[in-house]
Amino acid sequence: MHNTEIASLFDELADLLELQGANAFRLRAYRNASRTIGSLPEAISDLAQGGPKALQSIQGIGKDLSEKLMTVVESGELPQLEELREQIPTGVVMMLRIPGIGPKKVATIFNELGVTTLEQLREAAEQGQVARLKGFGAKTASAILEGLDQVEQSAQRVYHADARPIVEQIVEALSELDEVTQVSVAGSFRRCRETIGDLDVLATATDSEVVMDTLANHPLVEKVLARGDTKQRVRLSPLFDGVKKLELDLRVVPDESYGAAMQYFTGSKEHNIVIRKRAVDQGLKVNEYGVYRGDEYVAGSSEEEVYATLGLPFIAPELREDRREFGFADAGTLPELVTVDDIQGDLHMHTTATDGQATILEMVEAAKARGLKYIAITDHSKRVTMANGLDADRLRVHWKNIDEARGKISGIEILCGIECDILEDATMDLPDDVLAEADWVVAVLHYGLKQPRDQINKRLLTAITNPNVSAIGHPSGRVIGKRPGAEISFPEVFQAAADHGCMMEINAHRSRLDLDDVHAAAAKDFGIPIVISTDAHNVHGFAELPNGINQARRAGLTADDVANTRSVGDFRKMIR
DNA sequence: GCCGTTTTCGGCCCGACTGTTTTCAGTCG
Repeated sequence: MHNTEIASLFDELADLLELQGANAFRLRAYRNASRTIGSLPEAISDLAQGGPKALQSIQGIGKDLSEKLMTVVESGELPQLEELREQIPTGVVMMLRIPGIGPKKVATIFNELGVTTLEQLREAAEQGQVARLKGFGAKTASAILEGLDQVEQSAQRVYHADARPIVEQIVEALSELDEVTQVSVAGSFRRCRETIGDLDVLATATDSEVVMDTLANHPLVEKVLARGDTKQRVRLSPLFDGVKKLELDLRVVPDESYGAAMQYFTGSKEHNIVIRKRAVDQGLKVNEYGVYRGDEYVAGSSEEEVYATLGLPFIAPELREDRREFGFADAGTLPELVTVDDIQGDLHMHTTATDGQATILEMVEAAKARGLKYIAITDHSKRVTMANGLDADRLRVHWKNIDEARGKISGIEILCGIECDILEDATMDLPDDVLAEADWVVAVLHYGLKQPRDQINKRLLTAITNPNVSAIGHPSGRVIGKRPGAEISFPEVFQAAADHGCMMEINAHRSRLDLDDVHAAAAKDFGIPIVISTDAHNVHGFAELPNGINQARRAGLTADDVANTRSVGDFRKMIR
């Protein structure tokens, strides 16, 4: 069973226990464990080979949870969860997803009304049964009805790249106000998560009413959900179809609290829990208004100040997940993160020869216009028939065309590349003698992603041990929201890649983003050179680079960890 | 349920807003 599946079992367990009114700290233990397991590069099923003791080496996994994990790995089931599922129908758990309704109210609805599905809940609310419950009322009932409409939507998140233009418009509108002195985005957007659940915007202003009114009347705002003196929550209309309606929180804070508020609302929640705990240990208190010693304000106007007061260096927002940042900070080894401007070459792109929409020359011109010093043209190999993949003969003609393009353009180097499939039977889609002629070979999995891990492992090792292969592209074949992709075999595959000098790619395409940040961090630890490439299919595709940079930064990668920050000469030397 | 240079018990982060309340519980981030 995959780590993500195990993690979701624990999450479900926490939900069910919460509906039963379990101790809040017990729930936190389950949810922490879920989070930790979900972001572990090594498979729990592998770790479990070492028994419960080995599992207890994981932070937040104690005696009880390690035994539950053993049970899950060995039997694929969790008896306690099965029992709870019998007692609490799935429809009741789904009610937790309704905005404004939490475990207490859901439990009341279930226990008092015997309602077990969302449909029944809608009926009960429409017929006034819900409003008559103790602690409920007309407003709660109508909030439930409205919330029910959103439940399906609220499950999905929005790509960072799709949220960007929306939040930029809002921030721009607010920053134009004379009353506003500072405004910026916080939350998961600032931490550059690959997907965003909602948006947090922070402002300091001479008149908060004007800021609130401006937001409320902004054309992108569909509805004001809540409004107080310092906080307003709104629902935004989507910029284009198919994208979820985002909710946005605006906080207006005093100048002296701006840094504390930025720190607070950037999160993550887990990072902040550690921050506030460290503050308590030092006799301080941290909240969104500042750092306090007793009632005395000590710091808070800038984030740097807040961190410094706690004896910490500034921690980049991308690292604030309570993963390894505090260890780095304490050791004075916080990495200087790679930036978009560091990237000199793009090693993954397509042309009209296969499924791209621009010609070789158009792609080269576009890459040059974006300041790239070198690129590799990597069209598909023949297995990808739906993309008109290239066989050996067509590929050689294609490379000849690339060679001609070299003569027509200066100031940028072009590598003759290929995105070669690793076939289901663990052979390469093109013969070795062809691959040997390429400047750059990125080997990928497109098919057979549901094969057993051993076979996926074998396929990846085929490519890694092939000296003609330069890099593994989007290693797990993951497409966010569509299919989970193959499980990366860790640490065998990583060790092999390190041993053989095979690079690994962070694919900046917004729906792909392999390696994810956790595995990219692991790859760094193994010393595997990373390339960040856009997988551009047209001249606009290069603009996706920031998505890949975001993941690299979240993984703690420096320019040195990323191979294509080097000059073309130095980069070529790294290709085996 | 986890954790521990105050270690086997007693802690576990903090505040805003809403709705239903006569002073606060629930929800959210």
